[in-house]
Amino acid sequence: MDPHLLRTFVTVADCGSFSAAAERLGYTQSAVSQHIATLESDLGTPLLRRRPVVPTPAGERLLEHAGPILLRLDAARADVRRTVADPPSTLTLAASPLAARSLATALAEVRRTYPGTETSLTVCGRDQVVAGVAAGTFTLGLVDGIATPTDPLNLTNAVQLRTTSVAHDTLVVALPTTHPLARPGRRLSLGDLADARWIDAPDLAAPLATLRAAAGSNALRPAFTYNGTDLHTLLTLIGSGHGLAVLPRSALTPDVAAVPLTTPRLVHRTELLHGHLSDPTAEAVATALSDHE
Amino acid sequence: MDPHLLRTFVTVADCGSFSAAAERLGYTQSAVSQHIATLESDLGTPLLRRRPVVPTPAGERLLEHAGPILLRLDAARADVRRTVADPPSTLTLAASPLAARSLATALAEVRRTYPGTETSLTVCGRDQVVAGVAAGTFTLGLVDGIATPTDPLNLTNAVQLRTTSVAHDTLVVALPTTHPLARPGRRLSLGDLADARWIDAPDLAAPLATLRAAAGSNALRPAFTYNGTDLHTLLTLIGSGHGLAVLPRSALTPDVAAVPLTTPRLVHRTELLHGHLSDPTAEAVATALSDHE
DNA sequence: ATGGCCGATCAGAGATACTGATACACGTGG
DNA sequence: CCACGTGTATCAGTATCTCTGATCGGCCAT
Repeated sequence: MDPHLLRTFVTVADCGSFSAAAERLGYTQSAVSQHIATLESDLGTPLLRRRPVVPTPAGERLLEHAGPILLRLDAARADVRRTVADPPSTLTLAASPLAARSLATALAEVRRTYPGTETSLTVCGRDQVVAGVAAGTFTLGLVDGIATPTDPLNLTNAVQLRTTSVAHDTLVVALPTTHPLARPGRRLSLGDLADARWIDAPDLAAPLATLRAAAGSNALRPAFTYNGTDLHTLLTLIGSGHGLAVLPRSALTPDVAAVPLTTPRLVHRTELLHGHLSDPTAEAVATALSDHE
Repeated sequence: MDPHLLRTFVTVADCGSFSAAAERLGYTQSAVSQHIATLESDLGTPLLRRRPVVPTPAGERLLEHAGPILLRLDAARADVRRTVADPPSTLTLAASPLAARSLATALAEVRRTYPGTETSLTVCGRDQVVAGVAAGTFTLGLVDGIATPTDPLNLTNAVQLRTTSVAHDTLVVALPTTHPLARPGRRLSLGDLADARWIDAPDLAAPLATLRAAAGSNALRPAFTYNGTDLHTLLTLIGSGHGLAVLPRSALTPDVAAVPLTTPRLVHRTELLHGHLSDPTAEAVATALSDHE
């Protein structure tokens, strides 16, 4: 199970095509076909059904493992490189959209201590933050998400990365101000909202899939899916009645109503992610953020 | 970073010798030397200091990743095989010593439902249980350990394995009955015991390293190390005054005294580990165990 | 029916990964 | 301090592997 073969397999499964995967990987279609054949004969079972190209059950099992394995290999390489290379001159940060907001004050503090620091901040999806920090593309990452009050975030791929909790906030249901449930003092449980019109904004707010898992319910169907990272757009959508979403209280503006979410008991949490820190500047940011709790 | 190279690297680091690793792996010394050279030139840094053979800091980083990566590769292979192969006729179980005790009643129940089931039980160290279940050597594993009351066990290598809590018990300090602290109604915190004579039995009782981490203390030095899995021997050692150890209450016999451990707040927990279960018998054991909570 | 698309297969060239032999370096014991 | 022995590095050669490019064959859409 050569990592090259795994990478090819993942790419083929992702593309749904041998030829497309070949192009993306810079191989010939022939090579890709041989890669998959090698894997299949090694494991003794078909991994993909052809035409159309779909993973078999065995292929699905392998896919579950292949991604994390490849990520971990990158993380290993990055970790080794970090112990050798001298610390980078620019501080490379990544954050998921709602986590980025915790950064400004902490960064200001660091700027005072290390005035010459060049900084780069990338806002992207949670998985990309985790993958990027693991692979060494980013020095530090900030990821937000929901969790039970006592548990840390469940960052499946974050093995071998250090995490520190940097902030938490209560979760609220964001509603149009005119919504009948938007009365002051009102509290809600997810059960009350099983049949509501939901906006699923998985890169920005609490993903509906996560809420379903936490509620143990199979309801909560999205009426509207927002694939974007812009908070203002989401709030506008909510405000104009396209649906509701679960957000940390501090993310809301006055033009949408916030009703605290009581059950299941969940909080919004922001965590700092990093590998081994040899860079004093990065370490300063890390401690500045942790202290700000 | 071919897995073969990683395996060689791990073996060399473990043996402390190229030639010994070569023999263990069935290669020539020349091949091993070339493997390491390839890895080092790929990563652009020395990984081992030679003569004596010791990992460099970069090598240590890589070692931290290499083991889990290789384990995960095995787990992937095992997971794929499981979806293809028909369920094994004998139920292969593994358990850490103190976890094995939860098995008997559950197994009896299964024997009633599936009378023809052949069973094999291996008792071994916690890590070996986790590795064996991941690699598919065992169908089910039971691991015990200590954790805070709300958290699950911290099974670092158990990625992609399902875990279910099957039992918990209060932790007590086991002392000779004649010990001055062994008064009825007495309660203890780890801080009180910083300077006590400890028996470290990492494969059997709560490892001192774990207790140190939980207490946040650097005290707790072992006066006696017991590398073994036999509970009776450990209790005898404790009873005859060689030192004390932290154990689940239910493990003790009347010839040693038990004083509840109050701080840090920890419990003894037993968890069931398994991959994807296709085997109905294994599933029966799994549910029988979970229900027994 | 037929053309286009896509995956499988095949043969051959280049790269790789071993072995066995040998050179070299370090730590040790005299 | 030198010589020896143990243990790693290097080298050359061969067997194997892994690509490419060409070709075949099957399925679907027109």
